[in-house]
Amino acid sequence: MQIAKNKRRRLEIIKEIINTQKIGNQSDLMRPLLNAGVEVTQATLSRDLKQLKIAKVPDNDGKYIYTLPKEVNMGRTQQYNSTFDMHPQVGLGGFLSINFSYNLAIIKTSPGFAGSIAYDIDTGNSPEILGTVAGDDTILIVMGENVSHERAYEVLSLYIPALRSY
Amino acid sequence: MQIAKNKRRRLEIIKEIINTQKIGNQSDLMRPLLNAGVEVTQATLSRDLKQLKIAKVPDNDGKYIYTLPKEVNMGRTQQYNSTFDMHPQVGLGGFLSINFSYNLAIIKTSPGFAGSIAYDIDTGNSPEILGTVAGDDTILIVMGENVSHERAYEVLSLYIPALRSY
DNA sequence: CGAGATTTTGCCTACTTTTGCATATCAGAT
DNA sequence: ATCTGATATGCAAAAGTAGGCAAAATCTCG
Repeated sequence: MQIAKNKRRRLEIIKEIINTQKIGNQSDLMRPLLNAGVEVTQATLSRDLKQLKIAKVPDNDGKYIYTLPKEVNMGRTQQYNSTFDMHPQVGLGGFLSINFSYNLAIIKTSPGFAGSIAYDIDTGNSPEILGTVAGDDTILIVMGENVSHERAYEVLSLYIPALRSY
Repeated sequence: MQIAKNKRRRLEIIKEIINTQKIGNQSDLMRPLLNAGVEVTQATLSRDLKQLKIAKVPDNDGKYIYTLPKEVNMGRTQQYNSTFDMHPQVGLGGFLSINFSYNLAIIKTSPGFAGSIAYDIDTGNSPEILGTVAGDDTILIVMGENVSHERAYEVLSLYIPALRSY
């Protein structure tokens, strides 16, 4: 794996610019970048914006502006298998295991813990998580259609400390 | 002020489509509209999307999809179109939001309302709805295999008045 | 109803964004 | 250092979107 540090830097600058100025098209993005000492073509910017999930949204004054998604780069994406288990451990806040199946995830907890964990997940209001249904020691989690298992894992780890140790 | 009722109707249908299907460009939006008996050109759609403030955002599988701004959104979960307004509101019968994921729907309600809404849905015996599981503030709805999100929305709106206003 | 004002729409075209392809660059292994 | 597989990038073409303009539809008010 190689990450061109130029690209990393460029992406950071792009986020900065998008955050602080009203940019309506990709050509207009080239100038601020030039001022920052970065020279790339519009085609590259198209790919950058796609990677950063920067959206073009209609503005209130009849124009368009690019805007950042709500949560960018909250964590590094890691490779996990579609399903995997963690072994029972103490001190994990009741969490026992998590498995994914398509747009569903099942979390197993120690008896009685499901509700509180589900509550934490629910109140987080992460858009990736449509909702949960909890029993006594099992939580069913329904995820959005475009949410990868990796992404779901990232989000869930916000609410389940035990997941962060992996 | 005059508003062509055709346009108003079209905008409603567009919101519905954007909410329930993955639309990646304006031409692809023309077909579902045709099915709904609405025939317009791409140029008009461009103007419609601008008016509705529908944004084109990069999605998780390397493509682009249009999504509604969060103020209006009630459907597919996406970065710019997370969940519908979560503030408790009067007159909505406890209903807060609805999201679809494949053959499932998750309805969020004010605490304590899930059961009664789920009861209404269950007793309706709509064939499109296989069944529901309700907690305190969340309802999981399992839909039949060939039921579109659009159709499910229609059916659910029979039991949830709040859905009719959209 | 009818004239004039306003809005909506299609057509056409310019503008913007995305993508295929070839090349260059990079990180790691030999 | 050199090779190798994996990014990253530019270029040019394709795909997609937006805006001017005029015609059609709709509305307002007498």
